[in-house]
Amino acid sequence: MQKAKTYSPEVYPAVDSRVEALVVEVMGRVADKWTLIILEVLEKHGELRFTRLGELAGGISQKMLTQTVRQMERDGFVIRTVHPVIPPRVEYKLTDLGLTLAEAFCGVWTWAEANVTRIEKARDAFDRRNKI
Amino acid sequence: MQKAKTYSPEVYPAVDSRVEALVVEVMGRVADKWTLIILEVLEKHGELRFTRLGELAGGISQKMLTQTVRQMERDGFVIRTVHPVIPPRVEYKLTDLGLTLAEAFCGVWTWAEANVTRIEKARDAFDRRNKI
DNA sequence: TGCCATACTTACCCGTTGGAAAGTGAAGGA
DNA sequence: TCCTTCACTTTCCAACGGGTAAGTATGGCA
Repeated sequence: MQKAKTYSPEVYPAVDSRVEALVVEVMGRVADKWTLIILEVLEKHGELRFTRLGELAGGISQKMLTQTVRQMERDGFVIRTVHPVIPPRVEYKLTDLGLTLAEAFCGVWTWAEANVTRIEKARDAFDRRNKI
Repeated sequence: MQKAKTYSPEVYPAVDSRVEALVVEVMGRVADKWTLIILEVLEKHGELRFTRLGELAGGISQKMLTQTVRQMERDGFVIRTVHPVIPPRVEYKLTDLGLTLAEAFCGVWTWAEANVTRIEKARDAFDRRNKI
């Protein structure tokens, strides 16, 4: 048997742990598959309507699309413009904050593009080492 | 009623969709809470043993720690060194690939730190607008 | 003969995630 | 009168995530 199965966080005397926790929470929110993709799509295409945004995101359900986009609106990443017409017309675009976030993630996207093959190779090698 | 509830991906004639899908898959894998945190911890502290890594990650369970770290090893982000002694001694450190990934995410972390308060304000404003 | 440490693995279990599908509302067209 | 459009909302349900707890292996030490 064993005493601890989940490691409790260390206490750093010099670091504000409230800010730390918030940053981690924000990272958790922001580092979400659909949030990332929608960020990308809106950065590339500018203002988009709901359905078009869903098409460009690819494979997202209506439920997740509204949910993600609403969350991003709350966090201040997108502006949602409702045109009071029928049938409804709602448009989404990035705020300045959302744009800077997209830019911050840009490096990660390019990293991913540049290193996909290296990752694939690493996986193959690992599987060969451990499968047999 | 309605025909489509999940939007199918668009076909871009000029873009290799296989690479696209892979990149998205890699992003999904990499943009995981624990992966991100472990990347951070290993970048800051260098080589670490299992238990110490867990303590520094903060709040992670043994199961998730092994799982995450094994996945990162498979993807080629960390090197796992087993010292054949008893009790076991296993050390983890970033590979060059892992280090470049950590650097790529560095921008996002600093962005998060810099913008936590703006996000909080945006949330408050949103909630005030929509709660009442 | 136990007990300890370390790095796991396995089984169980519950809460969350997220897709499928159907419902809503309001106006204009057939 | 009913259908259509668009942007949702809601309900149902299956899959997954991830925590807790317990088990494993091995040699040294008391």
